[in-house]
Amino acid sequence: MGWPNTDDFWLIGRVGRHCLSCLTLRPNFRKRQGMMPRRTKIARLLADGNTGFDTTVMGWIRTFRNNQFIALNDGSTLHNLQVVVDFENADAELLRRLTTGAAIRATGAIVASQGKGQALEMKARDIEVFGECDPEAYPLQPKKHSLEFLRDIAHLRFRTNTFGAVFRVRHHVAWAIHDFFHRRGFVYLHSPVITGSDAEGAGEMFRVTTLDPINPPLTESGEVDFKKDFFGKATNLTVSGQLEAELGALALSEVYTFGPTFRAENSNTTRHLAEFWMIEPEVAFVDLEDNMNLAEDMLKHIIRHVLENCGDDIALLESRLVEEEKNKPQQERSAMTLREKLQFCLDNDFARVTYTEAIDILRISTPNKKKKFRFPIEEWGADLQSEHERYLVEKHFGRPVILYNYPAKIKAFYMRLNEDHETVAAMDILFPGIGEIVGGSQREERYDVLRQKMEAMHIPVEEMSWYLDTRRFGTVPHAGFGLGFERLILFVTGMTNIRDVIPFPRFPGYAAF
RNA sequence: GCCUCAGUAGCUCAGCCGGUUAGAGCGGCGGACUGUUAAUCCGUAGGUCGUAGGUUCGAGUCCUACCUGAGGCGCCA
Repeated sequence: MGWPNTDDFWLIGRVGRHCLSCLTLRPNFRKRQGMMPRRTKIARLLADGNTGFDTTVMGWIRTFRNNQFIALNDGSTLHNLQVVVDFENADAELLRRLTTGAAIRATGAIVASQGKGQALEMKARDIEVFGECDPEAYPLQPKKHSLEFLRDIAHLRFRTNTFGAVFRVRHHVAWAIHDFFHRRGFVYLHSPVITGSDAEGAGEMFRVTTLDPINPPLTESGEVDFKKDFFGKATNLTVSGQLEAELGALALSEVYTFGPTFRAENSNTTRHLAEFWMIEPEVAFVDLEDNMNLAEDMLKHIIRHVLENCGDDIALLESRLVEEEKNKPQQERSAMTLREKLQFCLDNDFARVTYTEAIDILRISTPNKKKKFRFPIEEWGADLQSEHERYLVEKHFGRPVILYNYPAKIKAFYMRLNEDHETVAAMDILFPGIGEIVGGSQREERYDVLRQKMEAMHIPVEEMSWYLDTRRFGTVPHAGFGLGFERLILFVTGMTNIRDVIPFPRFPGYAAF
């Protein structure tokens, strides 16, 4: 029966002396036993490039050309395997069932391709249709669809080249993040998704309750009695794991969280979601500069990992952008391709400027003088609008920018007050096209200063006693930041709408699937 | 939440200053061809022009409201 398939080699490598039993687990044997035949992933077949052996592949038909050529995709790679059907001897009924979208198993010999466009192909000897796909009802065609249309069929969009690439890259980014922190000895901390604290200070929250919405139990004064609720108090979905991460860092030294985050803001933009994923490292015994270094190193590590491991997918996403930009006027096209942009980020230090320096740059900038800004920069202390951030990143510096030492008045209570008593040790990292991708700070570790700020900003001190305890018992300088995972995916993939880089987006008025 | 733009066949789109029977490509269906690369060729079906009003002799086209989508702004990651 010839050579064992490549998956059998893999199993030999994995299980050592069990290789003999593995060799018997070949397609025909397994089939006779009523077992699912073992398959080889298309990514491995194409990567190995070997020919002259039999194997089995499984996947979904992308196109069936000329009654003869199946382009088969199993999601392991962007590329399809060409499966050649001997149509002259094939059952007509089988050929009828080989339609775009159908799921099949194909068994046959891997040979060098006669045609151009692919090195390998499979001469199919046996084809089994797992699931037919009615071509009239199936919404995906072998053609370009709009991203908006695909968003409406998010359950099927994984089967397109673009979304296959996006979600493979998304996986690699997640992996690279864990890899980065693990190598540096960080502890992955799971902060709670349900929180009883309403002082996380990051916007509107989603309530979590099991109370009857029509007839909730009431207190004597007629308000909803949350003491009768599941947790005995009002609870919400988390808007940040930072406060809990700080507790972990003040014992484990270096921790990070990576989990879903929920914000009930009525945000309708290409860079906001109601449910998104956030990475929040928190580090003891460091200051703001260490924090900036950590963030920059992490972003570069991720970008390098993606360039090294997702070449095909990034190349596809890049050519997508090139096609898209052909419809734009010359001046709106990007100066760099996707890969050039990512490489540029690796090769150059991020610009680091204080808020005060940024205000000076903006004040004397051409758009400010010509009154092109909707919100002109007049004096120190104003919050920067996205038009200002875009000017700094895209026009003035032309690379990622870290802004730091913001006015205390426009930042959160937990950020450390600087010596000038006017600014806090906060930092935001701004990326071209996306804006704020990281927001962080050195934390206020001095008990008296923190308590004073909480009272001034009307944070319930009693309820937050557990947070203040860390400053009472062995407090240390520490710092951390939050990284918006989907915003990072936007940057790395070159996609422009955040709803297209998360499998099933949630935003105001929409929670399908 | 505010502002701007859009909604025409299953998908992507054209439809001029309001004018007579609503157009293409892809996809579907029928056939031909058989080493194709979103195969090609021939034929064919498919539309209450987002919804409801209004203006007009006449509305896909103009006006109003609503619905849906996209982009920008705010909030932020």
